[in-house]
Parts: sequence; structure tokens; C-alpha cells
Amino acid sequence: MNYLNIDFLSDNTLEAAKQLLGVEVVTEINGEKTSGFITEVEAYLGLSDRAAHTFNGKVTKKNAMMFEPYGHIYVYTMHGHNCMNFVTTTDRPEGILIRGIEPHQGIDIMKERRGKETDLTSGPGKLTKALGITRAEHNGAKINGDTLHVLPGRNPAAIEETKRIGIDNKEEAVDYLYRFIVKGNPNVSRFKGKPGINNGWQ
DNA sequence: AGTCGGATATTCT
DNA sequence: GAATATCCGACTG
Repeated sequence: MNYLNIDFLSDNTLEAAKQLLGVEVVTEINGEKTSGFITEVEAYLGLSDRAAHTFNGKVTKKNAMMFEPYGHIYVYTMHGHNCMNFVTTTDRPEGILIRGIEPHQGIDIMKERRGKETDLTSGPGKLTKALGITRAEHNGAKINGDTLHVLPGRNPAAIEETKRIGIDNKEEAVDYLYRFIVKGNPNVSRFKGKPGINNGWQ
């Protein structure tokens, strides 16, 4: 398979986050293949970012994976949901939260896992469930390893930058424009309005 | 269309 | 015992 080269995750996390938009994420679990194109991401910049789990270099058992080199996957649970991050850089605890994808392969399987027909992957907890991402299987795994890989996918027509979601009590960090979405794609958190032409893809 | 609150489970203090 | 990078249904307008 021609997996996507992920060396672009090694340096600048904000740039890497934008480049992830449109990338196809594929999981294959018990022979069931599911995938989707990334539509929404958020960057978390380690030491200096008050909203990050690793702010000020805090290390816990939960966030230890953020200190691994780029290409590792960090999965944590909260409120009973899993959230998936791609770890970036080699020397800093930075990463990118995958918040939304557009379903592509195995849509029927996703509907079954989600127990509903719509809004399959428009949020970080939703897409991990649709793709079958679990802490036990995927935390600490590597991108393009046994359980998850990425393919080139599509290109966004335009990228929109917004404030991040769900960090209202993080003081100055609430204003950072570290959330990137495919403009006009409905598979993102709190989508309002009408989808753009071709769902915002080129 | 927008806001609100309860459910939820794992980790950390 | 508190906190949390969420989700969904039930309200109101």
C-alpha cells in the first residue's frame, strides 16, 4: 500500500495540523475496514499552551504518550468517550487532536458501531467510536502500523481557523486560533448553516 | 437555531 | 472527591 509519508509531523505542529486536513485515516479491526477524510483538527502546543494536557511539562501516566516522538498515537478517555491525537515533533510534547472526519469506507459498519444513521463522525468522541478506536488497542500505537494507517486523500478548497472548543476555563489559551476545519464541510463539531460546494473539497 | 443539563468513566489530587 | 480537549436529548423561541 502507498501509505502517506508522515514526516511532515516532525517539525511545526500548526503547519502539520493544516496539512492533515483531507488525509484519509483507515482502521481495520477484525477484518472490518473503516475510513474517513479528516475535516477538523486542533493543535495542542505542549509546554506553553494552557489548554494542553502537557502544559508546563506536567507528566502523568495518562499523558505520557505525548512525550513520545512524532508518529505515535495518543488516545485518552473523558466523559466515557475516547479522543485520538497524532503526536508531533521529536523533542516537545505537542500533538493534534482529530476532531472530525468525513466517512468514506465502511459506512455501514460505522452506523452499526454508532447505533444511528446520521452525525457519525462530527466530533472527537464520535469518530473514535465509528472507527473502533480504543485506548487499549491504539494508545501508544504508531501511525502506519498494524491497526491504523493514513492515505493521501483529498484537498480542502479553503481552510478556516477558529478558537478551540471545550476549553472555556483555560484563560488566555481560549483565544488561540488553533482549530482548523475544511471550510463548508458539515462533518465538524457544531456545524451550522449549509454545506459548501462539494463539501468544501477541491 | 440556540441553550441547558444530565450521563458517563477514567485519572489525578 | 473533583475534574475533564464530550454527547445527546429536551427544552425554548
